[in-house]
Amino acid sequence: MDGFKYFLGEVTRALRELMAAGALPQGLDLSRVGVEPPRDPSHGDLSTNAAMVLAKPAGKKPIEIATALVERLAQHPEVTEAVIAGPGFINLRIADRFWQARLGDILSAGVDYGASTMGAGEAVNVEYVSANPTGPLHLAHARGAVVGDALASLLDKVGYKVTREYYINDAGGQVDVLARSAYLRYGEALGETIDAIPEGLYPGDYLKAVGVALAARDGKKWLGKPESEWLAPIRKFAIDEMMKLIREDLAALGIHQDVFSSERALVDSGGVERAVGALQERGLIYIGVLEPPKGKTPDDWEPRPQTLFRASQFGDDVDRPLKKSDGSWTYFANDIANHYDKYRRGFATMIDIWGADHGGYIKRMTAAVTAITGGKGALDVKICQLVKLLRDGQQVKMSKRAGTFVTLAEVVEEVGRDVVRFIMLTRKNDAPLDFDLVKVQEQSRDNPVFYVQYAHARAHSVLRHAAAEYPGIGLDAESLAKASVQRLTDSGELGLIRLMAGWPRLIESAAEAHEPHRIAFYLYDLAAAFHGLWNKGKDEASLRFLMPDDTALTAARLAMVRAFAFVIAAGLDIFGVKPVEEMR
RNA sequence: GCGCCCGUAGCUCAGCGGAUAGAGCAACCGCCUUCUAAGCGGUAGGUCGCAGGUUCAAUUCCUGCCGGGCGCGCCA
Repeated sequence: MDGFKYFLGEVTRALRELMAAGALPQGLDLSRVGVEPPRDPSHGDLSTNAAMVLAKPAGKKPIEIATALVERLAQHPEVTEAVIAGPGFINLRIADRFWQARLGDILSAGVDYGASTMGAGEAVNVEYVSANPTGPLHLAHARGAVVGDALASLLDKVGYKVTREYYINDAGGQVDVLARSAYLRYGEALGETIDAIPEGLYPGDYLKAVGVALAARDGKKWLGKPESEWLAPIRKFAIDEMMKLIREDLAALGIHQDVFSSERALVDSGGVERAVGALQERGLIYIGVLEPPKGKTPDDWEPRPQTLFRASQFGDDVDRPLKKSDGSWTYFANDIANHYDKYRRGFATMIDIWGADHGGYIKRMTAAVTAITGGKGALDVKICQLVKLLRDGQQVKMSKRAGTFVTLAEVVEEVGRDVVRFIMLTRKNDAPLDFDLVKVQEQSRDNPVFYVQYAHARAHSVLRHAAAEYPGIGLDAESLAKASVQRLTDSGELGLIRLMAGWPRLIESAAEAHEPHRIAFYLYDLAAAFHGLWNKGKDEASLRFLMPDDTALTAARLAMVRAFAFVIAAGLDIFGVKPVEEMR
């Protein structure tokens, strides 16, 4: 049970009763009524804004409504105190037994605790990474990868039917460059000498293997042939190799996407014509001339009539071109086709994870989705800011040219997949992130990965000790659920339990906001509460989890410890991080 | 020039329109030589960039400034 949701229901019920009794006008909109924990715990366990929110529509003073509401709520068997405070808040104190009973919920749900039906099985498409298939992933890609993957898990947890998608940009000029770079390495593999990689081609060593593999497959058949003959086949070969590489990088992070869609396949199958046609039918395409961008006119700017999409009707600043001067489609046109295709595959809700450098394209893309779906589809774009890589406080300079380019694989190799995943989620997606290769491996309180993992390991350590010292206590969740949890009365214990009771609420709000990072902060707070209890037990022996003379109390505390481990594990599970049971 | 993001304690950052704005680190003051496992407790530190507006209520929403980052037909 979500205790907060339960009491919101109780408050709503009381308000309906007041309406029925004529104390409040009929048909009030109760959607803005909320129940939440007060910021200051001394105000009670729960707080509702009902009286303040309803004062105006009901035409009554907040105090009047609050007084009537308090009278009803005070009768609830689990409410031990209901008082009016401040400008009209109603603060409720809830019986300890109500919170203690939540341990039973957690123990019976295990790591599924917090799962909900909020999404009602609605299909959601989360597209992330979608890097050009021209090389290995680097650290910036990792952030988008982790954020997208965690967000997908989060939405899955609250009942959406999630598809994880990678859109392969295999149709533009960059993959032609890849093909030419691979051709060069192919020649090299067959004994040709390369002095320097010509300007404009990819210099990376990772292409040497591609050249070797291509030579092994095709022998010398492309040597001395014109580009028009080898470009397409070598391009395909190189893209496939790059996607293998990228999938390996993603797998190293524990990321496995459901769908890899190809831009080229979409274009070849007429997807762009289909999408542009759909816009045309809605009268949203026209031929016109754009003004040059103010303050930054390109040198070769010339006013020219072009095919434009009426993006400005849907919140964008100007209308956007769909065709390049050579008559081919712009990337934007292709991307409209991509999103239209997703919509036609049954996704009304789409989420894209993009790098910060694409921020300028959000408006036009969301505009296009709204336009082409007639308002039935919606796109939410999450931008991932840059990751600054540090080593013990010193910035690691990255330059492709200087060969000091740090790949995702190298970072995973050095610090581990779980650390990368967790750290990437310790900041809001649109805030820059410092990633310090040394600090993330420190064993201290200011390293959140360690702190959270350690709490989980500590909980399991307690359970292991218990197994050795209290053979009479069943340590499985089912047995622990029968423990005398009413004996957990210390403020620290009840605080920890209340915090755990807030997990379902936290997870729903994080899912609603598409903000998985909130879970990281929650886990840190939860771990802090647990470590705090532990330390309290150091000073006061009566608060230790394992009480030699009191098996019943020990069982109750073990129930709490077990539940705690479940909640941490549930959170880490969404992050794709493996909870450790022992520190080494 | 325009658009988007950001501006909260010395530092790094939390904070679904709610009450006296929080955490970690650093600083200062104590405690712990012990056991359940990498220390613990406390103090201090703020005009939430500035100015308006909406609201019963604004750090939160809107507008305008200031400061920082990113982007700005024919790259993807």
